[in-house]
Amino acid sequence: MPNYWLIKSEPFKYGWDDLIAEEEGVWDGVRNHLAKNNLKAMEVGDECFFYHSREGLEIVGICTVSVADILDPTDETGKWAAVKVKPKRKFKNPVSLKQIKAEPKLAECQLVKLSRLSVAQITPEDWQVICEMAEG
DNA sequence: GCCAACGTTGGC
DNA sequence: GCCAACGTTGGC
Repeated sequence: MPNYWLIKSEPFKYGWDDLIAEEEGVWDGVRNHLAKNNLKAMEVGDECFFYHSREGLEIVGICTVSVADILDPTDETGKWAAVKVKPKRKFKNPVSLKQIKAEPKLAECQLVKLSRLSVAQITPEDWQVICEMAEG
């Protein structure tokens, strides 16, 4: 069973459409230790919600980890990690932060609790709930 | 554009 | 090792 994650990106910097255009994107730029730990725990085949932060504020689709635990190419110190992801599918109905906050089942998830964390863990239960909101 | 939350840095 | 000051992120 794959692990589930949520990765944030600012759409004006690197959005879902950019990932589609590239077919495989390097997800880098993490400078937070908890986020880095999450990144390093990712394995090939894990699934990630792709969330648009600052603008949009919604989960727009699902991507799959294609390469795990590489060095962040934007980091000169070599201390930070990155992964490569491939788009899997776009949600029919993107799930907004508002909807997530309005759903009691999701009140404890890292996305809500730790709003500044750019790589969050998602439990299988929460994954299911969000998928149903997007596609159910 | 503002501000709250959080992480990091540096003086002591 | 504590904590105030500062910088950054991200929701509003």
